Amino acid sequence: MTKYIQAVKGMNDILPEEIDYWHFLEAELRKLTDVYGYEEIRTPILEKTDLFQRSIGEVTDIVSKEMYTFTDRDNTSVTMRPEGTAGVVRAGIERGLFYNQTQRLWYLGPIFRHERPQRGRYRQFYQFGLEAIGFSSPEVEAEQIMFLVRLWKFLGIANRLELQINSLGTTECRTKYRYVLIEYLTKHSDKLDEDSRVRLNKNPLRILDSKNPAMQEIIAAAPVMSDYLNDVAKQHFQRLQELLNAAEINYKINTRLVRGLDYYSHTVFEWVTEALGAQGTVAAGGRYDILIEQLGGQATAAFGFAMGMERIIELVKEFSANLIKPNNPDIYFILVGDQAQKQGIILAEHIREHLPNIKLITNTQGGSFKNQFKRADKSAATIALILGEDEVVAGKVTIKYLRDERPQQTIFQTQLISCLKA
RNA sequence: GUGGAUGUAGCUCAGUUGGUAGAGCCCCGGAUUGUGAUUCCGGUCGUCGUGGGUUCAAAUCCCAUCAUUCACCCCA
Repeated sequence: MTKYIQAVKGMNDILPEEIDYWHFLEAELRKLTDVYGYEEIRTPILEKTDLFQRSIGEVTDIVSKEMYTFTDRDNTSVTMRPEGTAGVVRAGIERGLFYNQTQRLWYLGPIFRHERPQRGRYRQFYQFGLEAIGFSSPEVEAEQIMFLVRLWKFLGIANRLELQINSLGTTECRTKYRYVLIEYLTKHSDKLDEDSRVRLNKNPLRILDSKNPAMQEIIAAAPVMSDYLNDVAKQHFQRLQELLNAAEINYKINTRLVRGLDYYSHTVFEWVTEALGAQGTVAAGGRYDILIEQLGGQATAAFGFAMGMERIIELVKEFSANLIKPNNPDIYFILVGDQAQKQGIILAEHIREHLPNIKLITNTQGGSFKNQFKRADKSAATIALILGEDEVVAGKVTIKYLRDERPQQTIFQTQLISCLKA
């Protein structure tokens, strides 16, 4: 065997056996976005590196060590998108979509992060996301959460997921809280682990969701964000909770929920599951009112989330596989003999011409009757059409029903279309 | 990036204290000279992840490397 070339680490192939799950999920998403009045936007995978540095934040892990960044032939630094929002915002500003306008947008596509791969975590993975731009109210936040609740119900995985919400308040609240938190953590710096000490001055909020058991005590006793929210932030968060209550959506307030990206303020949320091991977060997002201005646009409120497609598909596979209808052919066309093969391929086109929705597979690789019947069975087709030497001579074709008890019949080829319609 | 586990046929795996590889599924042929999920018979398939070392002899022991996987980190 000659040496074959392996895939790049963390790059995953989606094979035909799996594709029905993707089609199923994508179809549901298209249906739902339509229902909610969100429109699709497709932006490039490659963007200037500056875009992500300015939006996601220089000190975040994503930017500092996980981006696929390289120098293009004209010496500009470019990066394969490590998340979806920055590109959408860039496009919106550049094309004037946000100028005194609101936009409800969705996107779906590959995202790249150079992490160590695990189940449900790849270096190229797919994210779906909603972005509501120009909307400042908690109502639009509730709307997107409701969108997801509806999706989970469609997918039959609602009972596997838990909604967690938190408020980071305004920039002003966060600055104040950050100061208090650093003060507290510095006082206990002897108890901090190595990671946390590094984060202390760069991104102290992230220390709060450390999983290190040794840290839990000090985290539990830490000051809480909610005590530092100003009235505006409190009211905003209160209103969201009222809406969720009215819609009878269960949620948990997780005061340690911060996000990995710098641009969030006010509401942040996450859907988590126990079913995927360490990759528990399945969809997450929040409000990013400062981002658009930060990227050179007019100050515009915005709220959005992203969802990991692979993780959702893992859940669907595990808990809702019965919802997936396999994409089986209707007819397998058995052709035995040289004349039959020649005639059959023309007859197949004739069928496709008159019955454009029928899924028909023609046997093009020869073989005995026995052999071809086996293939017909394996294809999961419901009908086998048979064209052998006898049929060719008589100008006929045989219809055999593979999945029910009807007897097979041999008819004239001219009757075939009307017979298949029935 | 850190730590653990695992790499044997297309797939799932077995391989005893080192003696140059096996099963099931799949695929192909036949029993049934034109009829498919059963049964029976036969057959194809491997540089045992890769490279090096120890040994008369390595799938088996040692080292390195690559890949997969689990956890940490991070995140969707």
